Amino acid sequence: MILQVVVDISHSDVDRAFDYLGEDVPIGSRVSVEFGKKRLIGFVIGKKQFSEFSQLKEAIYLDTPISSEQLELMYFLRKAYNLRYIDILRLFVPAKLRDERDPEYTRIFLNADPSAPLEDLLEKVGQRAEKQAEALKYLAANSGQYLSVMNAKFGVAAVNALRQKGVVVESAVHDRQTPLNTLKKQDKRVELNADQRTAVEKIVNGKGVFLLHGVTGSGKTEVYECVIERMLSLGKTAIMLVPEISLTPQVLGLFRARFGDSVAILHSGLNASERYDEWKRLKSGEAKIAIGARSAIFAPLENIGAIIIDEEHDASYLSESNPRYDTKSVAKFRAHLNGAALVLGSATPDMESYLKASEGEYTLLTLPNRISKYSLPEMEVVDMVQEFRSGNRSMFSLTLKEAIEETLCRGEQAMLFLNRRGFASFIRCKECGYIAKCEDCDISLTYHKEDNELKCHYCGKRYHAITKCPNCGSTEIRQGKVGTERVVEELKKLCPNAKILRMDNDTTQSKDAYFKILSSFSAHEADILVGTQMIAKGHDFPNVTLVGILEADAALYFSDYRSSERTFQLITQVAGRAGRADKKGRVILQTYAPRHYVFRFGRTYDYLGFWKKEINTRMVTKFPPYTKIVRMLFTSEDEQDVVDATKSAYREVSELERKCGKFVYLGAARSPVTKMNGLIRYQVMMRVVPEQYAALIGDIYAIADGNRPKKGSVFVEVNPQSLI
DNA sequence: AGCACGCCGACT
DNA sequence: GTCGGCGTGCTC
Repeated sequence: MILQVVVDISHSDVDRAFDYLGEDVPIGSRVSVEFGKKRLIGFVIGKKQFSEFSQLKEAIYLDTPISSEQLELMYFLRKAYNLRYIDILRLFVPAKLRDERDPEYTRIFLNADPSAPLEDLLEKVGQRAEKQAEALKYLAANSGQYLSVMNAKFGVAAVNALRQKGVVVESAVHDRQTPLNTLKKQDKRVELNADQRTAVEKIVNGKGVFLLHGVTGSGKTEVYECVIERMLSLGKTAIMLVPEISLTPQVLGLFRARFGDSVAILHSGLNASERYDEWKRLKSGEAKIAIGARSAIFAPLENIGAIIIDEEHDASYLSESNPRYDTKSVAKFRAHLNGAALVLGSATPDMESYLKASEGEYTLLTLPNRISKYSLPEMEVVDMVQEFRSGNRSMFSLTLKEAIEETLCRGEQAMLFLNRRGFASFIRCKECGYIAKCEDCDISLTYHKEDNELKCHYCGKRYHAITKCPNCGSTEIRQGKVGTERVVEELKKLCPNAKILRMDNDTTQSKDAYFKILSSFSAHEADILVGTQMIAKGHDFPNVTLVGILEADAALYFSDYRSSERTFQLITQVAGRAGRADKKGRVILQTYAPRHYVFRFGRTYDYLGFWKKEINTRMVTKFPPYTKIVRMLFTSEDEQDVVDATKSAYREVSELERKCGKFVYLGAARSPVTKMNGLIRYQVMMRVVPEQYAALIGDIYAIADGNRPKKGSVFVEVNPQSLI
């Protein structure tokens, strides 16, 4: 039998099937093959009787980790996102299966040979080998130890010598690596309210896509749990996706408590063994629910009854690197293949999702009321222009200052949000206007006072801080917009006795820092938490009664069609942090544009009002969801190289436009960020109406692939999250 | 991705 | 004279 094998190399030159001789194994099997001079893992994606190649090598069968449904999914992803076979296949299997070694047996356990007395073994080791004798005695005394532990304790050389002398026995041990297995199933009963019950019934008895629109605290999670429970009782399985950032022990614990070992958890914090174990539990049918971030949509489940996407508007569902895909459309495809219900849940649905719900393509389910008797916190919008005019030049308005003091006096906690890290967003010479910029990127450097460094927020490169202008020598240096570091510094002056924590990319670099800061704040070891985007997502701090949003309009100044939507989502989300339990919350929102419709609707949590206004703007200005923005981005170290590729691609796209009818817009230019990581960036931008999109996207991908810069690369993005 | 084969600068 | 630079080309 000829097996058509995709090898485990992610490169367009080998993005096809190679013929190998082999047994008649199922499609989706994993094999070991010799490719060129190297031995590699490969995946069988097809079989045939004859090959046009005469000198075929042999493929050795390992196992069959990929289902036929996943192979269908592979072809869908390949077509929709122009992905390589192997990049898709890698999404389906845990990293352990990309290694030829047996994934089951990862740890070797050593023990002193029990068939001979210790004295004999020691004699065999010899008098001179002290370290070896010591190690051997340790093994005998402790009835064995893991090889890795022994290596660390006594050194690789000594341990290997023992193994060679045949005085130890080796066995392979496989530990169960299920994360959070300390969390046990509890009997938990929740009474659903009428809205929740209606939602559950409609989902369980219905078909297609459901948009579950519910304000913060309206009990969406209980609906999800109930739907999953009903699916399990029908003998089906379920996938639940959450934004990576909300994969906290609390959230996972909630599901563990309800479903016990039926839940498998897939997230980036797991190590290879844990990941493999969870994958295997799903594959074998032992676990029936997969919970995880976006890549969990590829979980090896069969007979899926429901796919749930929580916080469906979240940007993390759009993969913006290597295998670029949109989780929602993958979910739609998988739900369709399985005849499963797809539930999209959010307090602030994506513009497109709500449009589809309003047009009847999705079933709209609404949870209008909060479960607890306490309403959402009241939002106060403070006009910072007025504040400035009346003489307050600080970053805190009087209202916010007073509110912070009151909150701390009551022994309660506050959160301050500013979506800009560092101390100052740029530094500029007052004399000559010099601005410090990154060598490799087209961006001004941010000053970080804590490390006394200038950092590039694109590539992470660090520079010495400067006290005088390298251009003209002046010491008159002005600092740009304030960041979280600066907020903490000012706050310390304002409330000298308050304990302040900061959470942003800089303070969460180490492994557990993220959870440490959150749990420390949760335990009231600090009074105020200052942070970026990171603190906006669903963490429950019952003692937080004040939330301050320092520059609520910061995002509005970006010329991005999504900026209003983002701002609305953000303030809704941040506001949800205040007053979760029995304490009334307060939200103070500082802005220079208090009359902007985002704040008019935002302050009363009027999603529908906002949506109507915003969707109308999108329609008039011909932006998504009424069009699709397609961007071809060309990068290369050599400017001429990128320019040539961009020009040639632009010509071909123009030709395509001439044949297929005009796009809404077409243009080629330097990318807004002209350089990143030392690579020059040019782009071809198009806006395509949805009716044309399906017919055109294949050609667009082909044009991009055919015009790769000689020394660089190109990729296509559809409705990218950012246009830098 | 690797690895091989193939044509031009600074060294024993 | 050669050792080696990394530019194309191929892998069933």
